[in-house]
Amino acid sequence: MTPNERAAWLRTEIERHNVLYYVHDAPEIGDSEWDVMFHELKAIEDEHPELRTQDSPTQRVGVAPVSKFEPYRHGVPMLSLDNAFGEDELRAFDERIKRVLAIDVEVEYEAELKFDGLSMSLTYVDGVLQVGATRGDGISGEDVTTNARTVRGIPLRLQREMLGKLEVRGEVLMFKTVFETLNRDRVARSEQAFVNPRNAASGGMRQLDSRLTAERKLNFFAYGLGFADGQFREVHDQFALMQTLRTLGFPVREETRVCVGIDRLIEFVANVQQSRSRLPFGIDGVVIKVNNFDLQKELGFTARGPRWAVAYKFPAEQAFTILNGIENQVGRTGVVTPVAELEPVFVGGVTVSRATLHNYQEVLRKDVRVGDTVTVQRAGDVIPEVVGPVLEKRNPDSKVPRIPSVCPVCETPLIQQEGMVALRCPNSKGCAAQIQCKLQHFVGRNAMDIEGLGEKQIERYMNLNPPLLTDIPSIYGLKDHREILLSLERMGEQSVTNLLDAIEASKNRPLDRFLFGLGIRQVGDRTAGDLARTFGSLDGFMAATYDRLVLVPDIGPTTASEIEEWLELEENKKLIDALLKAGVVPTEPELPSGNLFAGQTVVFTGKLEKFKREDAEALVMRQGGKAAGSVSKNTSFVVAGPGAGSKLDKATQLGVQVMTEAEFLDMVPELMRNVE
DNA sequence: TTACCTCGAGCTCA
DNA sequence: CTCGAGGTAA
Repeated sequence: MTPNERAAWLRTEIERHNVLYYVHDAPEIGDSEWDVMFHELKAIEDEHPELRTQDSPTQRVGVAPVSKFEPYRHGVPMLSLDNAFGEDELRAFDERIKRVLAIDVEVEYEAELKFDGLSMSLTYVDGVLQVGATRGDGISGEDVTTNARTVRGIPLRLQREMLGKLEVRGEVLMFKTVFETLNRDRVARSEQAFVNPRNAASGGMRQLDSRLTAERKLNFFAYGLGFADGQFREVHDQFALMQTLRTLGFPVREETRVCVGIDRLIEFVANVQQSRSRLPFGIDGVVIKVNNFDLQKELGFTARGPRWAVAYKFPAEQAFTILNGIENQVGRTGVVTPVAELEPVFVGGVTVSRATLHNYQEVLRKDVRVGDTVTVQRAGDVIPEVVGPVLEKRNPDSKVPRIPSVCPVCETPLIQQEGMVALRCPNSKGCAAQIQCKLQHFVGRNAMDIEGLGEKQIERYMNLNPPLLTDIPSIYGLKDHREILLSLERMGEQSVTNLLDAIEASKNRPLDRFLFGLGIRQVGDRTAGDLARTFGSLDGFMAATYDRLVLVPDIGPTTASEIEEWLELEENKKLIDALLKAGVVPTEPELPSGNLFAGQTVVFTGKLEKFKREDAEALVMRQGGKAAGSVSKNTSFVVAGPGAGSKLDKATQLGVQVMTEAEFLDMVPELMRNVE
């Protein structure tokens, strides 16, 4: 046997034993025998580095660090599921399914554990793990392949021949026992312990050095399919898919069940909930999917996610703590928000010390008083909530919180608009809190993106005597105060230069970012983009009238009048003048250079050969068209490349014209294809 | 909202 | 070594 053959044999054999261990929980050999094989393989690879492969088990201990993670665009978006709390919402889900399918028989559901970890997309090409990526915003995540290779249970090579591309999805998580040992070790080395297994797992996947990821001993369970090159034609339901994934070498939990009808489903959910603490890892609910793929297809998707699945979340964990006080926070628009200051309490895996009380109507409705023992919970999402007071523990002398009559920061009398619950500080120009929020928004990442001007620095510069920052234009005056900046703590030559450079660089941000940065009410980054495209220039925008504004697609009467109001205010005109005087010249958006696609909405799906998708979309927009993300009846046509998935199905279903990339290119004269 | 990782740069002490 | 900022995840 040549070293090459021997190495290949060892690799297959080691992976087979890994699968027996991690997938089937039925090892055939002991740890020491496994070690012997592993070390022999390692020795061969060390001696003949050219024999080392990416799917070799030796890669599981990690490789040299990468410098950063590359963005990874998902071929099929990783959507999120709707949540359901309690039996009622589960029944409502079932009703909706039956209604949409127009059937009266019991639906077959597949129910699986909802792991408390982080989701991963694993792409295999010809059976070998090619890419492991995080979910990100669902459209694109990060390529963490080297880290993924160290996760036990993620097969580096599939157990069966499988030609073509395959994307499997699942969850990376840390077992409770691993978490405890890891923390014991960390404490022994006087390192900071992790707060919960989820964070330890999530942090592990964020390591640039995959050897450190390997030390976290992470696990993986598969739960679904992103994309398959047609390899799964024989598989017609989710449960069968899970079994097939298992035969391919993916760990799949045994708890997965098929439940016929909502009553069986609710029984199962209750069982899982009851026994969840006995599981070796954390879960936060049960994922329920309509089992049959044909029915799934029929149900389709909403804008948010699949209509055929729901995430049942366990009731939020609750804890008792003391309400130490109520802070009144003043936001960018002057709205005063009461925030509960809580005695820190560990609930739902984190320490909660603050929670919004939204408004005083809520405070009164809940009848919480300072000094009360209150119930706090962290519901399915991430926002902690004060549920209410524990009345038995109330001090009889406690007083109902007083609704502030003046701004806690600038002491201007607060106003309450007709029909609104919110209290507002009307001193938009002089209130330090509002100014600080406006500054933060203006320099923020989606606006002018001035690096080095964070919350702390803004606060610091505003509180100097005399203040360096007083309003938005004063940002551009910082360069005249180099000495003062240098005299501040932790501001050396380099920091000051970097800050001033970043401020200079922000002067030519695109118009849409600039408009967003102004913080006009109702104008988020989307609307700012619409405005920039419609009016083309700052002057154009400043001259906009209500009548013109309501004509902008996606801008309604409310937004239009907010913008009109903003434009009419003298102080805002002065603000723009001051910024222009300071040298701010927003870059005007590229106007459509043609009208080839005027009025058309184009959707790209699948992989494009000659174009990057963004470039193709930019081309459509330059030619006066709109590039949309999803197919609807308003779509003019769909350009489908290889690997097109649900969007293609949707297009066929709606009878929308579909063309190939080549056909699309034929529509575009050579000259117009150039991408600047 | 909280927790984690990474980076650049300033600060501190040898 | 420590801090602040920036990014990401749920």
